[in-house]
Amino acid sequence: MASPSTLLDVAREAGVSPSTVSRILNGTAKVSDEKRLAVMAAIARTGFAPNQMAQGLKKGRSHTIGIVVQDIASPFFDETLRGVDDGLKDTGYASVIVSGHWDAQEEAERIRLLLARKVDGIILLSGRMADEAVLQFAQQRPIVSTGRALKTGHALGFKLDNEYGAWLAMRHLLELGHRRIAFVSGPEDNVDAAERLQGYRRALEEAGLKADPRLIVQGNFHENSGLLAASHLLDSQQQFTAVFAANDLSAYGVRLCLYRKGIRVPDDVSLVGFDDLPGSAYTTPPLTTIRQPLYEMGRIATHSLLRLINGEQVQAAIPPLELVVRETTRRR
Amino acid sequence: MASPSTLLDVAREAGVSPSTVSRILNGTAKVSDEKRLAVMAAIARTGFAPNQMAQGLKKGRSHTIGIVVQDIASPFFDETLRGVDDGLKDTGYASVIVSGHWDAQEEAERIRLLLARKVDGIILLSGRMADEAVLQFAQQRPIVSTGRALKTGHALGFKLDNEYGAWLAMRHLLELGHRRIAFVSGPEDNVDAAERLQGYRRALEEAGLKADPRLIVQGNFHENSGLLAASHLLDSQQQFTAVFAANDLSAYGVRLCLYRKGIRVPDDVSLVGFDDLPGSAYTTPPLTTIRQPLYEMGRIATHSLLRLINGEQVQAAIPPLELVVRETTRRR
DNA sequence: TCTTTTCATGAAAACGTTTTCATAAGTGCA
DNA sequence: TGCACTTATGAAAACGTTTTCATGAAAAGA
Repeated sequence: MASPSTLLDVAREAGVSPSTVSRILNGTAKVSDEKRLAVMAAIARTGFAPNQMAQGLKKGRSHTIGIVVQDIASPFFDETLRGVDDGLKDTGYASVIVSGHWDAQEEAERIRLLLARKVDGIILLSGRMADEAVLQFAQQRPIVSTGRALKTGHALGFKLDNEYGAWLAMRHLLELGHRRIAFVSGPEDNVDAAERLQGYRRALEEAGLKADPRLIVQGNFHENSGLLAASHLLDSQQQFTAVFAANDLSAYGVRLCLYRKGIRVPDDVSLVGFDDLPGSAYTTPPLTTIRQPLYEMGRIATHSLLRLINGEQVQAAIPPLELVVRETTRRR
Repeated sequence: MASPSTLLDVAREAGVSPSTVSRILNGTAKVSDEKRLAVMAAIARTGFAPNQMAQGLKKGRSHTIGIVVQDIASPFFDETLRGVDDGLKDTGYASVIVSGHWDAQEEAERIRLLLARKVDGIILLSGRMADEAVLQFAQQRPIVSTGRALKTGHALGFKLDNEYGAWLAMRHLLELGHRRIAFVSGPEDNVDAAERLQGYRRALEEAGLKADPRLIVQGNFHENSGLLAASHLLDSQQQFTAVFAANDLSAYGVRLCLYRKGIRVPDDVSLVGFDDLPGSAYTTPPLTTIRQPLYEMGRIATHSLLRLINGEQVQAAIPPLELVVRETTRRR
């Protein structure tokens, strides 16, 4: 494994001092054309590329940001990551991605690891960590987080209005004439999930209906829980003409259960999800859902973090949630 | 932003030399219990964590590996990344993930960037780069790649038998009595895609059938191309009782087109995909497909890379492709 | 008891950069 | 021609670790 050439090698090769090479590389001071040419040639000859560890050590900047997701392999985080990736493009920054696995403990642990790696900043996607803990970490490095309302000099949070989103979905269903609408919730300890349930309740209330607890069944945001929930609903003989799932993944599960029981969507039952994952445009039939601006959040979070890192002011707004009507809902 | 404490701070705080602190941290030499305790206490008090840039610079090890995917937000790469993540668990390694966006140029560029970052090794997932280029880079750092047959001291590749996988899928369809089987191919310049087409042809041949070029339509591995392909097939009045899509994503597209035209799956037409993405167990109906051991490849690639990095011998085998029969195929 | 060996520890050099500081050469002005 | 300034460049220190080397004290061998 041939050890790569160093700046010193280049300097020797070009017959100048290391300082000069550095100056040329960083454009930090004027240097004669003669030497510049010699150095350029030497760099080309040796294939030199600056050692980023040394650079980082000296400059106190790693040009790396840390990203904490909760699940590396989830379409939900994927879209946001794509936004982050695009946001980082041509900035000279790279990202190290770690997963908190939806566990506050592990989340904190990962952040500590990132900090030890001297990342210049952190993007935290969702998670279960308390806001205070986030602020604590933010004293070391700037942090921007999704799913929290935060705003200090070093920490910034973007929070979508889950309650409103759920309300949008419900209003759609109600306008189509549905009255008995089942709800497949998310994990109990998840705030997004709680807010969506809240929106479900409010919409019902506003329509002069009252929520039937037998129509609300606990899920966990995964496909399988949607399947189980629908199955439970059907087995317990509840009457309903629509189901609203707290996220797209569980809507997929509901859909499958319905299919298995020979219940047609949307003919017999309407279905709406939440998230608008890329796959939701290609389910059979395509899923009516609430679009979260996942990609945009990734981009915006990244831009904001970069500004924070450079000590600049940030003020960013994210697009609102919106209903996207596809083919799983129908007038009753 | 409070500057974090250094090893020197700890040493001063504990009244010992930096060397001693380092020795305790790394367990690299025996030190008296008295000093050990003092140092531990000082570490706890100061909240010291070693600066990984300094460590990396000194040790010549960044404890970071680079991962090159082609699409950050694809379920295909997701599963493999999950395997990598699990494989890295408790190894002290972190990974920086970059995307080549299916472009050989960009791929090489990303790898150069990773190398400048002094990653200890690279995992390359698919891609369009020539094998020679990979070997070239492998002279600087060990590389393990999926989708290539490679084996040198510093480079290792795992290749799945796409041709066999396609053959498996086709045999299944043929055994069910299907004779006119359409094929939605992948991108022309993708070797995996070419091999799958080859498997399609071979199976037909072995069954004494000859491939009808009108039943083979070009796709690009995305949902939309599946939709288009099926639409084209239908519009051109071809007779067929089954379609084999070169990957699950395009199978989803085919499925949607069929649904729109009122063609039932599997009653009217059978459908099989390739990949077994996580979502494929929850399509309506669940998709019969060829399972790629994506997760396992990630794990194995990671283990192998770590061994390569440590200068150890590697010999690893990956599980074979297998047919998973779900509910989109039926005897004709 | 005296020498030899082992052992714990500190001092200092090193990793590959950037940056401060010093300096010699070049410029302008009288 | 001499003086004060710029200006380009090199020497050396610094970033925060690890590791080699040296050293004094303790343990072992005689």
